[in-house]
Amino acid sequence: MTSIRERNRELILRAASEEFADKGFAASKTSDIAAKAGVPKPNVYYYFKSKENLYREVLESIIEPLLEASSPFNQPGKPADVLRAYIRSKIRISRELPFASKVFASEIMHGAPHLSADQTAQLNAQAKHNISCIQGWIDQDLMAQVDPHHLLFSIWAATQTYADF
Amino acid sequence: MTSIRERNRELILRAASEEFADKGFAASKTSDIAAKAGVPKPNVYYYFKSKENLYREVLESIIEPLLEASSPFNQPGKPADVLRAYIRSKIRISRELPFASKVFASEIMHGAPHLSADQTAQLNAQAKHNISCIQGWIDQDLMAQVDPHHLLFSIWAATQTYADF
DNA sequence: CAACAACCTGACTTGCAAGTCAGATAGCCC
DNA sequence: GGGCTATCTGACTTGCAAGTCAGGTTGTTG
Repeated sequence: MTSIRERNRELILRAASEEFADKGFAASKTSDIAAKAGVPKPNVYYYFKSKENLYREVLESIIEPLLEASSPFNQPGKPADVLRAYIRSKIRISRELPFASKVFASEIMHGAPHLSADQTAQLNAQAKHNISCIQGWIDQDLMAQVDPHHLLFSIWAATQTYADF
Repeated sequence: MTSIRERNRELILRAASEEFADKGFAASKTSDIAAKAGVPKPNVYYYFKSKENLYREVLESIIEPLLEASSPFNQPGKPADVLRAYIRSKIRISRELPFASKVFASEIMHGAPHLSADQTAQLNAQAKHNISCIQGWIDQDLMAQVDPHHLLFSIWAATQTYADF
């Protein structure tokens, strides 16, 4: 079975998430990641081509769940219900993937230098959609008049900070 | 006049704030900081003994204002007034020292590995005091029953995220 | 203006972490 | 069990960024 591969990739990814979350990309050493994963350093390079690649894979692991969390906005529903579902998802992600979550926050905070243009675009598009959705509710008098940017911003800040500390 | 000293230290500190805010401690290069400040690299080492020292000075520049921002809690006053003053201060700091502010947030987020025990203690003590202050108001029925930790936490998240993005 | 200190700087040295490689070992299929 | 591939690994090489230094220049003070 080639699940040796999967098992080891998994081990390394998990160790890398923790290390990157803890110290950030630049301050993390591949040798430490290898040690934490319980494999020799060249194995890290065997399964992932480079430190940067490894980092990108950690990032990727969190992007899909994050986009998923916005799905309530893609279906019709009352504002309160949609927002509740959205916040619940965000918090769940923070709980279930605390390390990747933190890595993602750091990445965004530093201008997303490692995200592909495609991923950036996808995340931006979703954010834009969420905002216009909220604006629609406000225009229809379905919810209080708040700046949608500020609302999403506050939710993001709270759930994210919740994950970080 | 030895204000050559002050002027250059100032230049370097400003450049360092931006660089550290942008890339984080580990990913920042002293040569880049020097270039951004418009001085040769050894000058950075002439005025600040090491990269770490320079980083610490950037951190220190934000700690005093932050402690200052909590001063409303140290005087008697109505909850709404105290909190308003507090939030105002936090936002002002984010505006006036955006780079140092961001550096500080990153530092905290990664477990404050560069802060002295003394500074950590000071910040913790102030936080504890603010929390017990809020708890006092709640006990006297002067404000709604919310978890003081969560309240301060939300304020922190919002003002901080506000600075970061 | 002399002498002393503060400041500046190009050209080094050094150490450390990323990344490589040659060869060993283990799993798998016939 | 023989041959093939996947996996593993200790011991390297390499590059880059931190930090140094010797000797210059500029300011300052009597």
